[in-house]
Amino acid sequence: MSTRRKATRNRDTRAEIMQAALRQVARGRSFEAMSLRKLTASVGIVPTAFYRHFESMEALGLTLVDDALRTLRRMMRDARERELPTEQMVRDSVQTYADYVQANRLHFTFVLRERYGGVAPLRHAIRAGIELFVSELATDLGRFPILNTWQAGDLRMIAGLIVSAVMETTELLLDAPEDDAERIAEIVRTSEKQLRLVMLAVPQWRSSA
Amino acid sequence: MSTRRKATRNRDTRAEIMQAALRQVARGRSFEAMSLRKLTASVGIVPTAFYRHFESMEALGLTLVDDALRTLRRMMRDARERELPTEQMVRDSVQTYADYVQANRLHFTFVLRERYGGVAPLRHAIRAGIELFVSELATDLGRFPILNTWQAGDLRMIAGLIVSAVMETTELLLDAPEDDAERIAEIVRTSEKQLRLVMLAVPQWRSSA
DNA sequence: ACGCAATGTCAACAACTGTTCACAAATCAG
DNA sequence: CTGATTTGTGAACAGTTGTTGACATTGCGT
Repeated sequence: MSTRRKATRNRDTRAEIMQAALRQVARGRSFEAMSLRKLTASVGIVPTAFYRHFESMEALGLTLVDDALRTLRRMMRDARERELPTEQMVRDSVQTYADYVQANRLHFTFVLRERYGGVAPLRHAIRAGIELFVSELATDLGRFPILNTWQAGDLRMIAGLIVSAVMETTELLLDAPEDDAERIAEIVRTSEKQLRLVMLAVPQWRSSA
Repeated sequence: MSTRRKATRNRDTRAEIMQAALRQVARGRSFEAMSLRKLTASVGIVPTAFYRHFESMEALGLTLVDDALRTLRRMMRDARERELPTEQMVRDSVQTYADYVQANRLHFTFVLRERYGGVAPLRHAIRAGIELFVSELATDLGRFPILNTWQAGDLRMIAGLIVSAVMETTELLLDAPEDDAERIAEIVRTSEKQLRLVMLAVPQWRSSA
């Protein structure tokens, strides 16, 4: 008979584990330093049950990377389907991006945290994902009238600059209290300025490579 | 006579512990996930001896942050004492910076790794250090003829953009094999271009804040 | 309604963790 | 030299770690 607790756990235990892991990372613990036992405890299952869903801790990590990068790709795809360059484009893009970050805090936090510190396989997977990201942005930029005569190397250069700035902005957004609207607006404004500044330089550029 | 404080003579072991910790971080292990026992083992002392030099693991971490930030500050001070803006300034600065990074790999790696992932106190200490860094750069930029009419906020904005780009460059430099001169030169060239691009935008800028 | 696969539980394990204490060796002051 | 301070050692502690194997429960397909 069952002195045992009811265990009508459905299939979303796997999702709960992933969610719990993301939350722990968002709280400051690096994935590498995360304990399987504490993780399962925070989900409300026994340590051994973890292995019913993931082969190992590293497998969990790679799944999380996959998931988070998928989120980023979805965002980029959505952005690409939006309108062509206008006066307002920078403003719109930054605001949309900021909203997206807020709506996917855990994924963005995970990517930013594990991008540097952390286990090598995760780091490299994330690095590769962002690298792809930069390439796609470079391609997209090349479609702009003002930029379509640029060399591939220069497009990558400017894409890298933009991504750096955006990642820094992301970090600031994630660091700010979620409800401090004024602070968030300030961060968005600064990001807009940075991108506008970069755009101002474009017509002046002449490559020397 | 004790006019002087009790100056511990043999600081060798203490320095060796710090060096070993930096090396472990550079190898990929995050500071948070570092084991006191393995650390002391790699130095060749018994675990308990650690406490003769540091009160706790966190104290070690804060000391390392301090040390690394001091390295950064020294670099900035040196840079400030160099020449005034010339045509060649960007080129010189980037090359000097790249050399500095190579000469202080462990410190730069530590700062970049622990900036995001890692224990909160370390993260905040590093964050504050870089924040100060940005402020000083903004002040320095304000001394340039072209920039001395800019508002403080805009100076910070552009300083932030530059620091983002430089940090990304730093990451690339640390990631590249130390002896791959061609790859390193390529990274330096791209960084130069990014900064030159930003500088090109400056005369075009008109604030709208 | 039955059986089987999926999911979860429990007990136990060896290994490793940080930290304490009392003690030995080295180093330095006077 | 003597005596005190610094530095390092070894044994031992109470917890925690990841992982195993055998067993219990659930729920789905038939």
